[in-house]
Amino acid sequence: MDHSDRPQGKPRIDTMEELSVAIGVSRPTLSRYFQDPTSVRSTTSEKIRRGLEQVEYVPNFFATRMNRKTTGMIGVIIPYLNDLFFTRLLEGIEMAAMQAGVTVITQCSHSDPLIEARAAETLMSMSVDGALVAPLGNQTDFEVQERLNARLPFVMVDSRPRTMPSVDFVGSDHVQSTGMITEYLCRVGDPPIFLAMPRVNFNAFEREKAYIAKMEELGHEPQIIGTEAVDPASHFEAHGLAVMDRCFSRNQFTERSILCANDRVAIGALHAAAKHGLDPGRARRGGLRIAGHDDYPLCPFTTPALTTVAQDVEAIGRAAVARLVEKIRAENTSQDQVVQLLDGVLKLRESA
Amino acid sequence: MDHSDRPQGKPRIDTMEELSVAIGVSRPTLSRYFQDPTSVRSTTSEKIRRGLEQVEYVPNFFATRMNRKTTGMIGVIIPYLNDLFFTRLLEGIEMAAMQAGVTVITQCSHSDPLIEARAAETLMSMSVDGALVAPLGNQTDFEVQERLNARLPFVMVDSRPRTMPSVDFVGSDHVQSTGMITEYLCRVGDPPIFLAMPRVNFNAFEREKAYIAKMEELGHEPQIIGTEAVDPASHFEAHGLAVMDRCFSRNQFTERSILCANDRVAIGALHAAAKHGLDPGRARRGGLRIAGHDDYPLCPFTTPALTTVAQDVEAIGRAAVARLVEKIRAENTSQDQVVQLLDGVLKLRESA
DNA sequence: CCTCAATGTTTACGGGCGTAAAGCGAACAT
DNA sequence: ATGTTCGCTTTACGCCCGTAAACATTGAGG
Repeated sequence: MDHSDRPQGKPRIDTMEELSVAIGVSRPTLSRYFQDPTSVRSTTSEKIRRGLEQVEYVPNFFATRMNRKTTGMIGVIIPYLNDLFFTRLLEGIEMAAMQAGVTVITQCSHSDPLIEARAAETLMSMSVDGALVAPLGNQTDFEVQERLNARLPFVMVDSRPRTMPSVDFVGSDHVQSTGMITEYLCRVGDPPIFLAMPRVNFNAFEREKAYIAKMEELGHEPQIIGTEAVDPASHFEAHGLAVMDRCFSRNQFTERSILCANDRVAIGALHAAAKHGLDPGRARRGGLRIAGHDDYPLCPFTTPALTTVAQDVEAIGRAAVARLVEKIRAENTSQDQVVQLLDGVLKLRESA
Repeated sequence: MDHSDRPQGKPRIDTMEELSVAIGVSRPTLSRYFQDPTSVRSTTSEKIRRGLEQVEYVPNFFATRMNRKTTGMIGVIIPYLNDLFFTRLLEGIEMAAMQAGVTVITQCSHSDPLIEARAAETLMSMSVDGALVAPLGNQTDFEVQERLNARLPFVMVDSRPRTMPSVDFVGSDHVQSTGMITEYLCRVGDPPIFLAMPRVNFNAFEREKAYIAKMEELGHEPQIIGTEAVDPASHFEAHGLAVMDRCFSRNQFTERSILCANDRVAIGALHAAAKHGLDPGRARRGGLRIAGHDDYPLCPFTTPALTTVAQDVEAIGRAAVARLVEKIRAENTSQDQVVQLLDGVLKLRESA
C-alpha cells in the first residue's frame, strides 16, 4: 500500500540524467534513442535496451513534448458517452489514431455547453496537434469552436453546424441514408410517417429534411410527429416510447409505417408497440412497421429485430483521423475544405 | 481554413512573458494569479481579468505542471467503451472528478492487454496524481498494474483481480446483489438456472459463486449453463442468444427461470425466447422467466421489460474518485486497505 | 600507418512556467 | 518623520528534456 520504492522491484529512475549514468551512455544519446532507436548504432541500442530492462524508468511526457513542435496528441470532443453510437465512433477514432501513432485525448461535454467550451480550452492548453469535434448541437458555443479551428488543424465529425459551413467535416450522408430507407418503406408498404427526435443536433434536421424530400419526390405526403420532446430531460428511448404510447392509446398509426429518426427512438417505439399488443413486422403487409437509423449495436437483439440503415461509424472515425493527420502534416499548405459524407447501408431485419 | 492569426480575432499571446508586458504586471504576479486569483490584491486581480479579456491566451499545460508536485490529473483505464455500463461508470467518475477539481485522462484498453499495459505507461509518463483502473480481467498484465499501484495512489474499480487482493477496491457486492435476485426468483417461482457470461472478468466468477451459494442456502440445486463461449469473439448479447437458442431448440428450459450473468446476456436470451415464440414474464407462474443484472439503461425498453438488479454505477464512480482523492491528499499517510462493496437494488419489471 | 566517416560525449542553451529571495514603493500607524 | 506592513517588481534558479555545436573516439578502408 505504500508508494515508496519496494525492495523487490527494479530500482526506480526518475530522470534521463540518472538513467544515463546508470546505463553508461550520455543523455543526448539516450534522447535520440527514445525518439528513434535506429538512430544510434545497433550495439549502443542493444546496450540501452538491456539497461532499460534492469530499471524502472518512464520518460516525463510533459518535458519530452515541450521542446518539440509536435506533441503527437490529438484531442477529441464528444457530446456524451452514454450512447453506443458515440462510443463506436470513439473506438474507430482511437484505433485509427493508434495506427497513425498519435495519442488521443478524449473530452466529453456531458451535454453541457460550458463543459464543452472548457474541453476546448483544455485541448488548446495541452497543445494538441489537432482536434476532432462532435458538437453538442444548437447549444454549442461556436465562438470557442471557431477559435479552435483558427488555432489548429480541426475536423468536425457526425453533426455539422450550419454556423460553420466552411469547416472540414466527416459524417453520414443523410440524404442518401434516410432517403434510401424511406424509399424502401414506400416500396414495400405504406409511405412512412417520421418519428422525429428532439432537435438536439443538426442531424435531427438533416434527417427530417431528407425524409420530406424523398417523400415529395415519390409523390407522398410527408408527416412528422414527435418534434417537440414530451419530457425534455428524457432520453431518446423514453421519447420514442412516450410519443408512440400517446399515439397508440388514441389508436393512431397502429397500422402505419413509422420511420424513426434514430434507433434509440425506434427502440422506445418498439416498446410502445409491445405495450399496446401490437406486433410490428415487415412480413405483415398493411400492418404496423417500425424502422430506425444508425444500426445501433442492439438492433439485432430487439424484439422484433430492428430494420434500420447502418452508418459505418468506424469508417467515419477512420476518415476523420485520416483527414486530421493530413492537415497536421500539411502544416500551412491548407488546401480547400474537405467534406466527406459516407453512405449508409440498408439492414433488413424483422421490424419493417 | 488557415491557422494564422485572424485579423478580426483578439491578438494571440503565447507565453506568460508576453502576457505580462501586454497587461502591465510582472510574470510572477500573473503566475500567482492563475493559481489563485485571490492571492493578489483585488485591484490587481481586476486589472488582470480585464487584460485577459482583450487577448487570447491559454497557459501551456505541460509547462505549468512540470515543476509542480501535483498535476491535478487522474488517469482512468477502462476495458472497453462499447458497453453502457462502463460509459455510465466513466460519467460518474468524470462528474465526481470535475467537482473535485481534477482533470480526467481516460484510456481505453479495447479488450487488448497490450493496449492496457501501454495505457498504464502513458499515465505514469504523464505523472497523473493517481489512477483508477477497471481491469480487463484474466488477460490483464498484473505486473504493470502492480507497478502502477506501487508508484502512485491507485484504486481498482468494478472488477477485482484475485492476484491483487490487498489493493483498494470499489465495486458491487455480488453476494448481495446476485443473492437478492436469486432469492426473489426462488420465492416467486422456479429456482433459477444461471446463464453465465464468458469468463472475461472476475465479476463473472463472483456472480456464479454468489448464485451457487444462495441456491445451496435455500436448499436448491444450482445449475449453470453457458460458461464456455459459443463463439469467443461474440459479444454478450450474441452469447446469450446463441446459448439459449440452442437450449430452446432442444426444448430445454422453456418453462424455467433463467438468471443471466448480466443484462446484455439477458437481452440476447430475450431475443432467443422471442425467436422460439416464448413469452417470458413474471405474471405467468410456472412459465419462462428471464432476469438480468446491472440495470443496463435499455432494460425498461426491452420486450418484455427486463427484471434486473441495479448497480448504482454512478455511486461506484463517485466513491472511487473520493477514495482516490483521499489517497492523493494523504500522500504517504497510507492507512489500511479500503474495500467498498455497494449494494444492488431489485428492479422488478415484466420479464421475471 | 594515416584518413575519413560514423557515432559518441561534453557542453550549452532554451522551452514556459513555478517559485524563492531581495528590493522597492505606497499605504498605514506611531 | 520613521518604522512597519503589504503587494508588487526584479532577478534568478530549476523542472526534464530536445537539440545544436564542438570535440573525442572508434572502426573501416586505403
